[in-house]
Amino acid sequence: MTERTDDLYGRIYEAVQLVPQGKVATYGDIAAVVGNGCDARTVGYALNDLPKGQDAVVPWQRIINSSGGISTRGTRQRRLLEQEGIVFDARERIDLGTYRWEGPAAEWAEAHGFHTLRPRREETQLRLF
DNA sequence: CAGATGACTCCCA
DNA sequence: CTGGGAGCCATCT
Repeated sequence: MTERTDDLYGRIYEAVQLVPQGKVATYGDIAAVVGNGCDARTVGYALNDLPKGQDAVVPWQRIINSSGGISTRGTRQRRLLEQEGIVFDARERIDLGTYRWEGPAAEWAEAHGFHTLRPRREETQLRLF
């Protein structure tokens, strides 16, 4: 049996749990927070391997692709997100500029060995001038 | 170790 | 917009 002692998946699940309701994060965002050689693809792989019992505590549905769309099959993920107040546009995509998670608090990240997300000027720029 | 696979992402035509 | 291809990493054959 493939006993997974990999902290990697555990860390990924931990990072996913940081995403609050009503917000979303991309696979790449989670990978960046986890760091340590983690990759967007690895995040997707980990979530695909998420134990059934864990889906209750790990908000896997809040992880979407960099295009703002869902990568899972079916409509379950979309339905769950809409229940949280996430709005999909006509192209079935989520506005990352509005719903994208800003990352963990610097202190928390520091204490748990995670990384913070770098601000995305191009998407969240408010232009107060 | 090599090859295949996958809930990724970026680039180019 | 759609497709194809490269780069990426972890896991399984």
